[in-house]
Amino acid sequence: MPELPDVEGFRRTLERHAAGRSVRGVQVADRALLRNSTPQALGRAIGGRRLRRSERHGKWIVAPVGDVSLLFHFGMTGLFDWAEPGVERHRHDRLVLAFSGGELRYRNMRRFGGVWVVRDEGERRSVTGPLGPDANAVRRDDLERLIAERRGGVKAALMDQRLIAGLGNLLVDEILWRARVHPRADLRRLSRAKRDALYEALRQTLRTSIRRGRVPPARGWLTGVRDEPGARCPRCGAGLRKATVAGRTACWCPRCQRARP
DNA sequence: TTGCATGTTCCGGA
DNA sequence: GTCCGGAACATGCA
Repeated sequence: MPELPDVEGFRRTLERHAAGRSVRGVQVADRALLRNSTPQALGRAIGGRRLRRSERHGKWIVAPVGDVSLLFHFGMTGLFDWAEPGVERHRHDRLVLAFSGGELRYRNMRRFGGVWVVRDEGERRSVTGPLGPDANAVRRDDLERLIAERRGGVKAALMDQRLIAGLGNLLVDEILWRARVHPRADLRRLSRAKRDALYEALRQTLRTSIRRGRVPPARGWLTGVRDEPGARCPRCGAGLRKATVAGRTACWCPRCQRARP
């Protein structure tokens, strides 16, 4: 699930239940997901220390505890689950942090992503790599500048975390569909009107998705129909098209989104 | 059994 | 140097 809206939901789970509380125990069920540390070192670093306010940048969560920060990435199948003591664990819970009153469980079926321990901003950067501004903090003039400095296809650009952090496959398709821009459209040939539409679609799509904690598969959304066989455009009824663009399955409406390179 | 999945990284080639 | 497509990573499901 995890794109920016999902990860923001995970961050809220962390804040609501665990922020300000002390770590009472650490259990590592899958050492491979603890990417740059060991269960012993993690326990020494955060055991008994208080979890402070966490931040999200793109699809990353940064959780400061004691003298270190935990970095969480959720890959394609990760999530946070808060559970009361004694509630049976899920088979894909890879890391569990126990607090008073409950446990934070880092679950991840496919084992992409993971958990890192970093001591400072430099280490954090070396783990996440260079990230553009968070997609939810991008302003109209930021987008204008980012587009001006980049060439190539619009979908590849929006998916690039170095340019804008947080957008994934579903979000980008949704944004392009709303803005009526073809996923392969050449960035340098996007009109001012299309760039405006892109920004508006970005804002609206993110606003609603963050509120819902996911890209909602709702009526009137591309995400609501894209996986149905014979899916049709919720706006005009044309049959939706699918193809690989920028390495991912893109879904678009051939009637609404015409701008071809 | 095969193909596909909401993510990232690495490689070769244009 | 940029950008793109493809493969790899790991696991489950239709």
